[in-house]
Amino acid sequence: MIGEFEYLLIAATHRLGEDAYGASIRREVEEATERPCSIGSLYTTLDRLEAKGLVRTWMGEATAQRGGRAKRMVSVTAKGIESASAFYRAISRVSRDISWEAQCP
Amino acid sequence: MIGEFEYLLIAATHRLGEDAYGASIRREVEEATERPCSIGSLYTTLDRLEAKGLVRTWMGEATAQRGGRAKRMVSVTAKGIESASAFYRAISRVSRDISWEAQCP
DNA sequence: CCATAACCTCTACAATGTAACACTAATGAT
DNA sequence: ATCATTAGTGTTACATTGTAGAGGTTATGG
Repeated sequence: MIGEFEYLLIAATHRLGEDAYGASIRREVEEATERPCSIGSLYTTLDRLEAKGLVRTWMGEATAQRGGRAKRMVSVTAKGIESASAFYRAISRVSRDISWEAQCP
Repeated sequence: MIGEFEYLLIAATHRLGEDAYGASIRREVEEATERPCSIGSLYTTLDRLEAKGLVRTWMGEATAQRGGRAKRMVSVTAKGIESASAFYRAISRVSRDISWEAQCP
């Protein structure tokens, strides 16, 4: 089973589509979690996901922006979709009928 | 941030309410994930959650069933609810607009 | 009084999560 | 030309979580 952070990366990549690369994924994750996501965490996890065949990465072209250097593009493989799907299903299932907010024990 | 398995335990406990104890939580998790959940994993994680103050556990009375020995009852603390809530929110947010099934790349 | 059922505990190891630090390449201003 | 700045990536080391396996304890029912 994939872990939480791995899921976050895969989902963010999937959402970003053509525009998924290291830095953009990072921004997406930070937005979703509302917490900083360190650079190191991101690339290490990306490497692991690639090693497991859940994502595919390749170096893109440099853009013509100030500092616009080559990006490491990412896309989710079919196997990655399957894993993410299983993760999400498990979370959803165990969370059915639960509303986390507004509990007063 | 709590991990995936930790979330599963907290959510299952919350769902089970008064009937949450080691073995019942285990069954709930297995149902949600459709995968076996080893006994060891469960109690180790329960211990860690308790150490972090996310759940509270105590030994209950033995029931009058064959082999019905004392159960380790569990309940989620306010802090646990908060953590689980944050986890769920992050997952939901990064998953918005994604439908994992039926992708044909 | 013993086999069996329903639980819990402990130990050890593998996999994930995370931070700190170092690095490369292009632009734009001086 | 050269140098600060911007946009990106990579590496190493360690902390935290995830997971299995084997072993214990207490009760019932025969």
